[in-house]
Amino acid sequence: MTPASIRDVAQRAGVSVGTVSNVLNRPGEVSAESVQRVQRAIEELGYVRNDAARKLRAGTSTTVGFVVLDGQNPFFGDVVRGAEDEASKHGIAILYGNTDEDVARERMYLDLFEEQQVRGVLISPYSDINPRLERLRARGIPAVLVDRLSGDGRFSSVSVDSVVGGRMAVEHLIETGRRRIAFVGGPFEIRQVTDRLAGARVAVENSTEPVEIEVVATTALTVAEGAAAGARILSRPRREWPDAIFAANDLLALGLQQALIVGGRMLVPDDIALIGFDDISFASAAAVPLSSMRQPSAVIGRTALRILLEETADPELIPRQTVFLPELVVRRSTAARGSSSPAKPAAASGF
Amino acid sequence: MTPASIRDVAQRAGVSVGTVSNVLNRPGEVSAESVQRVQRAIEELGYVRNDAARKLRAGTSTTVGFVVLDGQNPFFGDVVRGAEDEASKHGIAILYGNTDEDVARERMYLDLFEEQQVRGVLISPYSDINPRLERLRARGIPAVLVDRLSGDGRFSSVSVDSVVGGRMAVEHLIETGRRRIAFVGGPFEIRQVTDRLAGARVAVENSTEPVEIEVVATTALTVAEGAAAGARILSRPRREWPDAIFAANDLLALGLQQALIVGGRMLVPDDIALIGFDDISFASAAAVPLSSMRQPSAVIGRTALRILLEETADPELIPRQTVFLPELVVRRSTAARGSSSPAKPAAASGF
DNA sequence: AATCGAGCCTGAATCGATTCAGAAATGTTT
DNA sequence: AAACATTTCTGAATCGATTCAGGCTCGATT
Repeated sequence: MTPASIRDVAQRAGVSVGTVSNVLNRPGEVSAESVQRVQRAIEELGYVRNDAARKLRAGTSTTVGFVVLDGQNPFFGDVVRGAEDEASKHGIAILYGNTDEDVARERMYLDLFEEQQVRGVLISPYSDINPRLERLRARGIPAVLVDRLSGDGRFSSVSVDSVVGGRMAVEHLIETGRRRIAFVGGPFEIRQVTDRLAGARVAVENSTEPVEIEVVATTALTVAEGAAAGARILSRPRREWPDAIFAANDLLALGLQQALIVGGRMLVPDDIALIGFDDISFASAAAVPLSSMRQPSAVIGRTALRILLEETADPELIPRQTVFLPELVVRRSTAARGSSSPAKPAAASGF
Repeated sequence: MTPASIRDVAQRAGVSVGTVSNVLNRPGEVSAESVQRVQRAIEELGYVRNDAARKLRAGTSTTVGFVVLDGQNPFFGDVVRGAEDEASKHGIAILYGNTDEDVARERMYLDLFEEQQVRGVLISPYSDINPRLERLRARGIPAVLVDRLSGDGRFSSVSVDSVVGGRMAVEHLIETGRRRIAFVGGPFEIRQVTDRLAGARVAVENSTEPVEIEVVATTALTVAEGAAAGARILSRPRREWPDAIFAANDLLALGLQQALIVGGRMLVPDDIALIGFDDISFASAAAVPLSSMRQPSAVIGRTALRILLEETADPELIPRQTVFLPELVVRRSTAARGSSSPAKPAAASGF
């Protein structure tokens, strides 16, 4: 009644447990005949390897932990997906943990992963956890930071250059004729936010045109905050509206787009151009498809996992920081004035 | 250099390994003094329980597997989150697997979970996997179906009544004065799609008003398919447009909304009302916030996990089908004509 | 004083796969 | 035919936590 063990398989196949183990792990060193007999016995008994015993003796695990900052944000969903895709190729499963920016949960998951002796940890850190990660490393569990640089370069990381991204976004706005730009984002404790703003400022300063930039601060990178910021902007006299908005991420941008409908008329892009950051899948699904700075999220996940596996194979590897460049994705939300729709607004209003 | 084991702790605390184990698992049976000394030793050595050894001997696991159908759909993200929240309360972690509607991957993850001897499995099944789940059960690993009923009632399940949901959605459309309704959805192999349509038909038949319903078929429940369906509808002569659309899920509805902009003018809700299903977080974030049939996704996940834990505690429990009722969430996309915006379109176009 | 029970502790046996030193079988060389 | 190399196989030892039969101590009971 109890599930078959390797010993049962050995008995049935008429070989020793050592041979069965070899068939499972290095079939090349076993005679073809034995392989056959063992495999048949496995079939007949419905034998399944006991991973706990394997892990205990061999010390290797087939699990990788992934601690994610904000499970709500589709961006992280895409990153996990990329990592998972790569992992499944290696027969590795992902232990998933969502911290929701909560230090206690972050710690809880790292404890859990340590008990589980995972093969490695991917993490988009919230608090400063380098000491915790050092301890894991001392136990032979490497870690790769996702979407954040390692402060002191003691861990590998995979991320995107937010400064360059911010610059590219605003350069695009300027090139398409916009001159009064608002940066919507916050809180500024988040590194990515300040980096994107810094990049935006660089673009403005480098421009030969007379471009102004203002900052509209938000308290979180959410749709609701975006909508609130949009309402604040619209409440000003019309002449003081910006003619373009760069939002620190797509969630904010979607909220802004929602706020920028006046009397059934969509201000984007004719009156106000709008660009976000991340290029989550809902960016293209927006009423006015959203221009955005694409982060290669699946690639980030895949790369992070690959680096992690390399580091488990060779713990002496020097940590390396992998930085991707974001890619400008132009959609209708930053179309030049008047070109956005086949018919002109005036005509459309004739219904 | 190797991590401390329970033996090291015992030695340092001057007790036997049995006592250390007791401190860890039934502290009540150990004298207060021993508890203290052991805990100190644990601190000093930085001892962490080896889960593999524990699992091997005791047979209990602290991991639950969750196989998800479509990782892209935020609905499943929310369900996982709910399950994870509940799991973390019990010190349980979630092994996450995304099948992307691929039979091979589905099987791979179930194999992996079996090797890992997870405590139980949550699954939104794609293919017919009851035999596979039976086998897991024979090994002491229970399973709970998520978002699907168990065909033969041999497994517990947690889902939402799609027929009722479809009926409620269309009743709402009729009550707000719509008479020519289009159901957009497909493929019809997906049980939820046919159920929602069936519910819609019931609403139409029960109505005292002269209501018509037509079906616009899609090949997938995605934003792109929604947009395509919208384009097809708009390509007809204006007089043949429906005055309301019920989309089989929110992704389709968002695609439809995107297609329903003509010349910068949003047809929703004045010309065409629009309602979706699931109430994913982006439904409220849409340019015109989307009415939808809310599935209590986090509650679904939480409930499924709770049932799973109950079944691990008592394997003799009779499987039970838990069905939630969806909730109508009314937003602007189904507002009555002319009431949708403070200013009238004509006035707005006067800019 | 002998017996008993409660409370607490000990340490060997155990879970199942892997590993590895050594044995057995087979082939090759001198 | 002996010596040696190669290939293949064997089975006891091992990983670390848990379990449990039995031991010890000390106060209570007879």
